Amino acid sequence: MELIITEKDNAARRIAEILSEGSATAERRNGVNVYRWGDTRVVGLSGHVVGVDFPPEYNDWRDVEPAELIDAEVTKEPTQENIVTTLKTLSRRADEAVVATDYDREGELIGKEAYELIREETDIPVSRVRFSSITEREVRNAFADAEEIDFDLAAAGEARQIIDLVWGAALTRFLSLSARQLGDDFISVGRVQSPTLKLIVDREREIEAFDPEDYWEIFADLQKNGSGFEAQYFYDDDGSEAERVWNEADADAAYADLTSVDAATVTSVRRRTRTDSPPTPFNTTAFISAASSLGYSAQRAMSIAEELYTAGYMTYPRTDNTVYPDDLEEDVLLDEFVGSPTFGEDAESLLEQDDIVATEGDEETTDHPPIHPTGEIPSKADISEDEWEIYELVVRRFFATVAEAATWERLRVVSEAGGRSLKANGKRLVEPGYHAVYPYSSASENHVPDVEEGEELSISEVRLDAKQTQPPRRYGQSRLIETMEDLGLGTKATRHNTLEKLYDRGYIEGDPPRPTALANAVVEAAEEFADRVVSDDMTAQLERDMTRIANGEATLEEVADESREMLQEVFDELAASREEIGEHLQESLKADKTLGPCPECGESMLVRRSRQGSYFVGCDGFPECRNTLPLPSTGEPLVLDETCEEHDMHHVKMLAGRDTFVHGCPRCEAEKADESDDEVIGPCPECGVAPAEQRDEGGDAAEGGDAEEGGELAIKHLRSGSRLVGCTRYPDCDYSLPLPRNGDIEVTEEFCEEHDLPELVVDPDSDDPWELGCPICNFEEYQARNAVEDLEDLNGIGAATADKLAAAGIESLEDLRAADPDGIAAEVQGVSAGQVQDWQSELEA
DNA sequence: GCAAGGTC
Repeated sequence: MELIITEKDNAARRIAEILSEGSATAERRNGVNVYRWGDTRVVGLSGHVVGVDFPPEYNDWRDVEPAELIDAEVTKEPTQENIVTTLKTLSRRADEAVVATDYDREGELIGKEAYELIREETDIPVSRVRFSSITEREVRNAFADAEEIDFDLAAAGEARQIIDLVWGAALTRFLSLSARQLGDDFISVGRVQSPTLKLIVDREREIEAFDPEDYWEIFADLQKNGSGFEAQYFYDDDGSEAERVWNEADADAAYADLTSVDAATVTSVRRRTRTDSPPTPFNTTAFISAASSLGYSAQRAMSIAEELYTAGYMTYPRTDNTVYPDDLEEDVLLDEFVGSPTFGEDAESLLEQDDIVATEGDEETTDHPPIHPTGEIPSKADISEDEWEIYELVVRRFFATVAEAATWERLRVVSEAGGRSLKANGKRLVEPGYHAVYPYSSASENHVPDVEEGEELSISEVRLDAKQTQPPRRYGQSRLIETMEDLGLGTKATRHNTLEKLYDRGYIEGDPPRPTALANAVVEAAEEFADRVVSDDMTAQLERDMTRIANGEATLEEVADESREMLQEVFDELAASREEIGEHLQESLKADKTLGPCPECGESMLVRRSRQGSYFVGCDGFPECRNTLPLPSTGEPLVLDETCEEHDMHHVKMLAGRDTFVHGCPRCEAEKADESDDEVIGPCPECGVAPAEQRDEGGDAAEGGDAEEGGELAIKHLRSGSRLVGCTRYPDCDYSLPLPRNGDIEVTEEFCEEHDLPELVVDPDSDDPWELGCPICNFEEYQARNAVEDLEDLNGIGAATADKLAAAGIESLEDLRAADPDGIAAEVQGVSAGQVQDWQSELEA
């Protein structure tokens, strides 16, 4: 039997399809797909199925000096037991194995890991095939001419694994121990995350150190036959043109000269045409950047891309490649879009071009093509709105890369008025070219009319604008990812995750991200004692060392030992400053949690955590001062920069994924609750008396006075800031319904027939009032909606799949847990029994 | 429990 191993299931399926000419069938083993035909089996890994780690005796952070990790043994253990077992079982029956992982360094290492797992079972020959894209021709050629695993290249990848683990773990433990942060809130450091964090911290330092400078600019409105355009004053500054005037007296003088006349004379007119080349194919970074200008975070863009890839609508989203492979036939792919309601016309117009030549970027790699649509086109109804917007972006980017260049006409008009110079730059799109199919890049025009030299133009207005130089702008997420790529930090598959990690670790907040006090302290400590780990030099050096290993000029051991020596030197310096570093980190952690002064004792109020794990605001003077304030029960509190003027307290935001909200000032929220009265709206369905009964009983007061029942529902404000409809007999009756956190709530005269409750309207006087309706009906709808969203949180279920599942009666996690996998597979197209089993096991976990 | 890199 011949065993073929790929890097992922998707590649396994496609390779089996090609090599078997479509006759391969799939079977599940230990939850892993195995494709078979004749005497061949193909199995897909899931990237690395083994991972590096220290032996178990190093597990307890408190028992092991961090520096001991430097020379600790590094072992490899399976991390994906199911896949490892399946691979080993298959290899025992195989006569030969072929490694067909991705054609890049990490793919070589993943292949070598598979090789070693096979070697634990058998000594069958193991070969390696390499192909640049999974197409019939490439794959067949590769299998006809199998090669050997490149163990040097794999060793280069292993050096990276070891160095990253040793540096990351030793320094992370050192900082966490020194600041006594051993729980979920440990303090992490790493070769990629720390230089990335330093980028953000450095930029914030520049902003803080920035000293704005005053300057002035002067604009004049010129008129030609009733059509006006704007011109700007400029002067000669040592041979170059300058617009900014740096002192007020000069600006006033120029302004006075320009206002002393009422016409300007044209002194020069220059016309130029400029071609504007279409953009290059999408790699991951360019894709994230384009999606970001549509308002998607890096993480969200990648997660949608993943779903569209899995559904078969676009190619693999993690790629550095910006050159379409030779086997991509652009005209054939364009042809797929002819007839599409959204894309048909554009595709046809592109096909009418004399020849279709795609643009190329600078980077050409061998593992995956640039991101492009596959030609299988979803209908709008198949996928969510966000998915469609991203899909359209990918399609239109492909269109743009095969479209013609645009042509602009630039018109520059210089004129003189009162001895001063004015200039106006016009631009007009003459040939829209790729802009016709790609509306995402700016094509805005600036109209400047045709004028001739010597012509007189009347001046209708002159403006003197006082301005100030601005500090550099913060990096947005996509700009950060671009900068990481320029510096060689991280990879196409990890950069967006690194940013998420910085958010999760409490190092950055907001978008554009800003560093917390903790982040500043970590970067400062690293700069002083372990400069390498916050510098992109470490990655640059590692890349050079990896190249040497891959070329056989150095060994893994030499490179790793040299790195260990450097880390040892870092620790020699660190040891003496352990307490100092710890104190600084602890102060910063406290600063990130400080809200403002305690009104009772003047100490600071801090965000704290109770023994039960819930968050509250407590006084730093505890136990002498026991003043506290509640916080909402959902989410992780984040202290914002914004403060409440009345209480000098920072506002608090509660981070809870899609339910994230701003709580505001906890004192204001508590006071608001104290001041508001409960508003009764009807009988409690648990313990109340229905209106019908009340009517039957007439005015009989004796029955209605029973304390065991007769509860009523009221709109209540809690001190934690939340509102609810709850029973007046609370805590004897704890019936409650949620209400929105914000907005005025109006109780209307309309009643819900089913529940005997009035319908509610939120923000009745606003432009966009929300008819919430009966609170019980609203709660039931809310639960149903949440159940569907919970489903979408499972791996591989996007809006498209959730929609199909709902049609088959699977509308909640409970439904899915109880479902019969084979039944679902039979009923829902595109969902396999194996997938359902995966979701069910994910639920159990 | 630490990193960064695959993968979903």
